[in-house]
Amino acid sequence: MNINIVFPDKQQKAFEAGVSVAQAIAQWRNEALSSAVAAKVDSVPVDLSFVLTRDAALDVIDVSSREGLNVLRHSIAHVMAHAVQDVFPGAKVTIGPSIEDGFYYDFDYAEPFELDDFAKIEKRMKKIAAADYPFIREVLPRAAAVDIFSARGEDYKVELINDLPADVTEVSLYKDGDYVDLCRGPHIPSTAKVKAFKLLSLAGAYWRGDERNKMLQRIYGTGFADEAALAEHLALIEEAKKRDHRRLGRELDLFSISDEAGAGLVIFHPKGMMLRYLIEDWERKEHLKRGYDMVMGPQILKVDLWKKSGHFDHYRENMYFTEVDEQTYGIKPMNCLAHMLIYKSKIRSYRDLPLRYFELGTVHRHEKTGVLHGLLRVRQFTQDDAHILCMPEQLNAEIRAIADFVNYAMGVFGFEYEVELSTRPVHSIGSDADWELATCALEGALKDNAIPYEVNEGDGAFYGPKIDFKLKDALKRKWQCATIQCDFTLPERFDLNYIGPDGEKHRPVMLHRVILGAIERFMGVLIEHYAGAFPVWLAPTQCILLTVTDKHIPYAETVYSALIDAGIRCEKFFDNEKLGYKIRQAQMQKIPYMLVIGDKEMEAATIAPRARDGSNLGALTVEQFIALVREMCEKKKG
RNA sequence: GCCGAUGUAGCUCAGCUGGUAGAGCAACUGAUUCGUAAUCAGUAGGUCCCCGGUUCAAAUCCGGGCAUCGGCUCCA
Repeated sequence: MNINIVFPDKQQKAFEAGVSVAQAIAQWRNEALSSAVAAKVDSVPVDLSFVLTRDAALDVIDVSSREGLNVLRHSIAHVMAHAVQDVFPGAKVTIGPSIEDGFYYDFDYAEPFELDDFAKIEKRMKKIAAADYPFIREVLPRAAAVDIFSARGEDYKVELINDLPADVTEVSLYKDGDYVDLCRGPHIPSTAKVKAFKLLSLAGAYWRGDERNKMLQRIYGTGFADEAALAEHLALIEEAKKRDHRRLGRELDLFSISDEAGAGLVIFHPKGMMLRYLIEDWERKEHLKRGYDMVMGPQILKVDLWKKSGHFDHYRENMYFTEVDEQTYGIKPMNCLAHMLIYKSKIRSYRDLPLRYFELGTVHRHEKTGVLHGLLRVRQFTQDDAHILCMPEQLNAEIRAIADFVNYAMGVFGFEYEVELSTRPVHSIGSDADWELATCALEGALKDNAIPYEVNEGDGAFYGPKIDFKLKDALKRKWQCATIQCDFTLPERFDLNYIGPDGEKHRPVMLHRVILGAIERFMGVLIEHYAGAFPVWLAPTQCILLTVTDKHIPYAETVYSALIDAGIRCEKFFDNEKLGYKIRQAQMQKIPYMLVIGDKEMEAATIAPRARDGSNLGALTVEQFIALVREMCEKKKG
């Protein structure tokens, strides 16, 4: 019997039923087979060994595609697990997927693995690759699969199979050599395609991601189609480390975190504080343009208020408390309470709404020691926080305005971001109806504005669902910055109301929102984003005066005064060193403009600016330079 | 909080199996007065994270803490 196969270029070919995908591809385009790792039959991913028995559309999954790379990495993860079991008999396998930059596999083994073991495992992996074991897929009834894994002592695989939904009657296994794994597939045709890989790090990870479960040992690795791509990736990791904000924070003297002061507490040095001031100053103005009122609440509030808000019941673990005159006060972990009190301080009319209270509010949260991370995860931080109190019918427009604000702000800094909608968590307050309303309001606004998003089930705040905006750091870790949270509960708990057009009391709705999120975190991501080379408007030092010799100092001093007078952030570097040395120092400090002053400049009453990118701007008068800097700041360029 | 690793001069790192510490850069001093990414010479700098233990003797071995790093869980 003949079957018709349609190839990606719409070409149709007839084959005898029973032909494998690999054979079909070979007859279509022989060269396509060498870089193919798997295929899709009528959009369903399959192995190259899959047998075609009826008419179908065939797609090739090439290793050069994202999908193909994932298949390869997943197969490398199998090879690694195979090698680990060879090197460490008795190690139990659990799960091992491909991830964005590679793969990992989690093992349960009595002894801790060490970094030194990587060489042994890699060596073994190379042997497995050289053996050219085909990946063989087998489909069996789940009971038979349970028997196989039980016999091999693979308790975790047995658990995985037993937890499958009842309607799943068969499962697929993949074998390479004497290694067997439970796996959906597809896989590369044989271990010979495993050519370029490297094991990278070791970590603990809870079984099924639940901290109540046993901690397993995770090995992270990465893999590519060839050595060149691997080397490129490893070089990229090195580059990313160079722009790590913790390293740049020290090198550029922006901030420090001191054991003596305490973990997770940031100490801003002059340059870091200047950067922070510039961001905050910009942000205040942007808020005033958008109808926000600046407010400020106290740092500590009586514990009864935290009980009223629900924080004491649901957030106590993260809060710090202190005693004042035998009364317990909670150090604020959020800024909303004072804002509620401001609202309540007088009778509100529907004509007053929406009210938008903005505060650069400093909060303290007790974060577990293991999570602290430079500026990105700290125990004291300042949020660019606002609470918007409005009528339910104003909700959509307000959410839309915030999303626009976020989009504008991210555009100013040149950030790409991802959006997530986080729904009701297990521990939460409020009625089902309110959660439903709030979630719909957020989702509706996202849909109305055609903002692409993913749903993050159960990840909302305890008082309401939220829209999260996530930025990536240099090492591609995602960090939540902006967030919009919809809250029907706190207005209820605080009995907030407004007088409607009908003369009756009504309940307002509250939006909690931040644009940059935590200033500290945002700065951390920002430092990495710019690799420390801040645009002129944000650069703590915008220019530095470099004298060629000592005799140019008096003239350079007059230039300095003129620049400082004009509000330009300028430094002097008049040391008795060669110009090349000073250029190098300024370059390493990533200062936007180096202003060279020698004989020529002194005579012509000019300066010779050299930009950070190495270009010379030619002789400029001080006035011309001031105008240039002002223009760059205005346009937020450079 | 959990798993693993690490903690030596301001920074980056040596210091083998126990015999009380070194390099480069930075800093400081002097000489040099120099034109677009490192001038030369000299000087100084350390409770070897902290506390306890073993030992004639601990940076080194053991125990406990703290902190950092990579993850997990959690989160702005």
